[in-house]
Amino acid sequence: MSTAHHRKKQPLLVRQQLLEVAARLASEKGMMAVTLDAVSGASGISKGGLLHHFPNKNTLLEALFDSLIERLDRAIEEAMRADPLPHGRFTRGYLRACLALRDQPQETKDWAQVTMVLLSEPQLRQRWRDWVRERSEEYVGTDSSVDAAVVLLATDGLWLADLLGSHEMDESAREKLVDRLIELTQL
Amino acid sequence: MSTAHHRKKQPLLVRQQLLEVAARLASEKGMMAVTLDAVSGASGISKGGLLHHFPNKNTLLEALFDSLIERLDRAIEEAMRADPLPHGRFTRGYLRACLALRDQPQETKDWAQVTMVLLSEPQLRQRWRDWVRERSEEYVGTDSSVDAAVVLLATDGLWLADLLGSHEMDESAREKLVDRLIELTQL
DNA sequence: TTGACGAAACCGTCTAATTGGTATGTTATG
DNA sequence: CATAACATACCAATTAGACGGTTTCGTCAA
Repeated sequence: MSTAHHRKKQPLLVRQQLLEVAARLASEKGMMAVTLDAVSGASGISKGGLLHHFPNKNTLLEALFDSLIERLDRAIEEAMRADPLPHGRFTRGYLRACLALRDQPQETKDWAQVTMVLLSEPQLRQRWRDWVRERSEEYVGTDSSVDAAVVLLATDGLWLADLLGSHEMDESAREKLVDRLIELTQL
Repeated sequence: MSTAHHRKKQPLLVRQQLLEVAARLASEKGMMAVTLDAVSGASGISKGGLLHHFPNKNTLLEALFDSLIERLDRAIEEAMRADPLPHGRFTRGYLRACLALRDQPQETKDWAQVTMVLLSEPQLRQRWRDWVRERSEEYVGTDSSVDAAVVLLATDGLWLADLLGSHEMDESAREKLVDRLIELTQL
């Protein structure tokens, strides 16, 4: 009937699009606004199509979270490759990956916002716990000093502050802060 | 008809109870589970009664957030009163207030969880931004060093980690971490 | 090269339950 | 008795998701 049916089939693209729309919704309007109807409507994909890719809402949210963690992993890996010093490398990678967010296009920022939104759903927290534990075990040799822990936590705080728009500070203050954090990873 | 009607009228108590139930729901099941029906059902107060105290859902959420900030303020104030050193006093108060959460009864932890859940709702973020700005202006004289900023951010990170149950560490590691954070506020 | 065919990708509709909210009570309290 | 503090009964809208249909795609035989 409609032309929608005749659209070329591109499962991966559609899936990706659905996740992005869900991310934007969560980011802009909060968790309560992420409904199947809203995602379907805003993406132009029918509800049936949406439920074909994600058999239920929970699966959609989990996929969203996984996709998010993938992005984070890639960003960290990239930052770590450019870092010659082994000691504290992961901590700096984590810090720089989070810092880089500020200069990213809105679309990427949406994904960051989503982290926080998703963490507020108890069912998704375990995934985050797992991720943290895996990393902390992997980099126990290079990133387990007290100061590294301080920096990791401060990075989370900074990430939170960026997302919420709290802790406004001018560029020079921010630079000083970041320099200090980097310095702490090298002690 | 039912005895509920004959219950003694205690507006303040009922209001408090409604907020607590909402907090527990948000904490345990996430934002999406906080519905008027759920709050009403779990509290034993009718929906009409609930909507008498909070004319709409948004008002309920805002009241929840405000109540939360009050608690935080009181905890910080208390910690600050026990701190003789002016320099970095607010930062330490903030840190200690957040640390104290771990040893609180579940009910209080629920309230902490709620912070995160509520922050994920865009409409409530402004309130948090205001709070942060007010504090940072109030304590600009004693708590604006770079290291204080690091500690404030790390405290947020630690708070987040406690809430999410990530970053598991043994007691000695935690002690070392806290000692280091306190030390940083004194530099 | 073709074409048949099963599976995957999507669409549109329907529904039972739940949602936030209103309207109208009833009871207690000052 | 006036008003605040509740309760009960509703309502329109939205919700998650089940279902059956239609179209495209990969593949493999001929």
